[in-house]
Amino acid sequence: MDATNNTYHRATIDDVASRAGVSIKTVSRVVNNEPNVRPATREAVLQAIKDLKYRPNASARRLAGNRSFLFALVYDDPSAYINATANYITNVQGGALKKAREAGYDLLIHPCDYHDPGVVDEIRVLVEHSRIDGLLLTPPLAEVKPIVRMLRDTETPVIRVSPGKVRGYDAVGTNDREVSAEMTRYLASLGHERIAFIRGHPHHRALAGREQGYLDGMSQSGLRVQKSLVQQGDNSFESGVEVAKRLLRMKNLPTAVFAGNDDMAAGVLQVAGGLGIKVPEQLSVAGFDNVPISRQVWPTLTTIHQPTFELAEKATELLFQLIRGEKLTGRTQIDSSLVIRDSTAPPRE
Amino acid sequence: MDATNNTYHRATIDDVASRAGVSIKTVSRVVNNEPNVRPATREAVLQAIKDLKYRPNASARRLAGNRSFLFALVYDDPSAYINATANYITNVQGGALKKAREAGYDLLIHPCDYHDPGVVDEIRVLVEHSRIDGLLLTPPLAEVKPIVRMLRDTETPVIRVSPGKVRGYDAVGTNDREVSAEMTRYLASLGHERIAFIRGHPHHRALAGREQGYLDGMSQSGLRVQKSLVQQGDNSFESGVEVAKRLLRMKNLPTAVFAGNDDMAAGVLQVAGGLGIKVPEQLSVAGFDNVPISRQVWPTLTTIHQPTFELAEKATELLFQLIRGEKLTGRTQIDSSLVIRDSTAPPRE
DNA sequence: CGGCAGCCTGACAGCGTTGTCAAGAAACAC
DNA sequence: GTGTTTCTTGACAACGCTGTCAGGCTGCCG
Repeated sequence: MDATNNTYHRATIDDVASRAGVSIKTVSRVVNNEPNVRPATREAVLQAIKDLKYRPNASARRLAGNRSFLFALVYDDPSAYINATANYITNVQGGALKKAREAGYDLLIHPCDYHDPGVVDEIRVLVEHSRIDGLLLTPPLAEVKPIVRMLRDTETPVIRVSPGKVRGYDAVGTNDREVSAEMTRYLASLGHERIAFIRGHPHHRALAGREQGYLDGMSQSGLRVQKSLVQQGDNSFESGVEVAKRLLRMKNLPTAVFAGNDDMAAGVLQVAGGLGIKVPEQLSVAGFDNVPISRQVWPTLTTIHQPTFELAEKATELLFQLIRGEKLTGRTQIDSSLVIRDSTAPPRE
Repeated sequence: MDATNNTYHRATIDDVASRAGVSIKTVSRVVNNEPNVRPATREAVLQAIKDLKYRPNASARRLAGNRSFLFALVYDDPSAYINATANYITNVQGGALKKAREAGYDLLIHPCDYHDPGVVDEIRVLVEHSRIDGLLLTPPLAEVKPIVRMLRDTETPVIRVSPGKVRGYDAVGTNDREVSAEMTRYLASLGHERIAFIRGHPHHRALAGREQGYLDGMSQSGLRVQKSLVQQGDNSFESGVEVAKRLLRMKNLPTAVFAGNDDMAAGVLQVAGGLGIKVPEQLSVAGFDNVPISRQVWPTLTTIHQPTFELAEKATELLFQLIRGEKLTGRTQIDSSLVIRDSTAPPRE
């Protein structure tokens, strides 16, 4: 229990009332924009609210009033009946939500922009204000040092859904490195020797593991890695396009491209299409993630399936253990597996 | 305020206590799995809980205890900095969440399976148990009669994010019909005469409007609709594949296909690729929605952009009006627009 | 059989807010 | 100036639960 017990004291309506020299009811009136408050009084209360950074406690409001300050977004989730149709975050939400409901918990979703330097404060406010029992952090946020450090200071239970290790933090991850090696060996076993790799965004640790796996797989297959065949992308489709343009105009073309994720692989497919390079006859392409797009491009993409929903379920279970104050068994791993489709074949010769 | 005031009375801990003949504290112990309760007592309490369908009030627990029964899922939302990267529901969440935060509200997300007959009760429990001020309903749930009827009975403020009209219900929608007509006229203006249309799932009213728009556009362009060129899909990529296989094996091929959504259009692209039919030289393909996949296939897809995020923002604003008891100005419309890319061109002859 | 420790149980005081109601102050009517 | 309405304000009781603490009951030991 005491893990959530940080020293931060949040101002209550009483604090505001005594500072403004009025009763709590008057503060309540101001906060709720009710009529019949003298402008001068209102002003004083607003100033006190500002000074104390007061924000009303949602639970108390819900309990006392007949408003809940809560509304629902109800939507059909096709992943319930169509296999792997949703994207990463929808799956993670689904897994977390399922476990949360089982445990009588509610889930607060909090999308944010990890480029924004204000994101640390944003999350601090979330933790301190919403009285959260714990949180789940996904990549790339799970690798942003200042965020992780701030959460350590506030002693918030955190599970990082990420393969990157941070001292003192628990995480669930996938066997990205091992399965990437497997994919690389698979390509080599088809007869490919000039196998290119497209790196992901350096902030995404998962993708670093994928690169390591590529290197492992190459050496396990007795192949030499050519520096020019390992190129930097940033996870986006567009970066896949950029890299592919460079790769597919080299004198000595690669016969296979293994991209750090499906989006970049789709970019390669698009460039190949534009240049009239036939996939898989002239070029094999493999991705990673098994997102819906991998089945919807032509040819369909050989990739690696990430059990994202299960990953989130596991992460949520661990978070509950942490909240209950139980010891965790260290890092937990969920295994991914190859999905062979039409974009890979033996090289033509 | 009284719109949320339905007659349903939720059992409290006091009800359970008096039914089980114990004090509320003992009920609390049982609910929280605390030790030192005699098995017989525990049993009796559990029975009372079951009988009364008691579920603890989350707000009260949060207020009284030091647990919040709440955890956050914090994730990076690329739609904050990458244009149109997320899918429909992620965008809707983003728009709703933005407005919710501004108004001091929390958002409960509730994915469900609209095929499930239990979904009506599921949503009823949500409304009654979570003391929700209102809700946002997205397609296809927004068109499920029993759900809409149940919500009317419980007098819950509802905004339907859907073009389909239901008497007595407010909705925001898009100009699906008009913009579909525009797309059809665009294809006709390129010189196409045999323009096929792939219908969406009949439960999705938006897609019905799209079909109407197609019919409008054909007649506005002075073209006759051939029944065999209008085929039924179900919104999925796979159904696009199925329909395309039928369409592209006809003796008298269409020169253009307008699909009710991008997923189905991507299916057409895949089949065309497999059959060696060149897009757009031999076949023009157009979709609807401007989902990420439309930019990531080859050739890139001509489609219609849906401002989903803004749609959700608007819907949320309307919901707040409804919650405050204000009159709504009727149906609100957000306009979509054509996005011309590489998959459409004049027919070759 | 007395004493003591441990197990059960319940009374009661919060938690931070809003709703109700009453009272005092101000404004207005005559 | 008096009576009446309208504003403005605050005291206080909920809301439904958990934490604290005290007390009764049980069983065990000497």
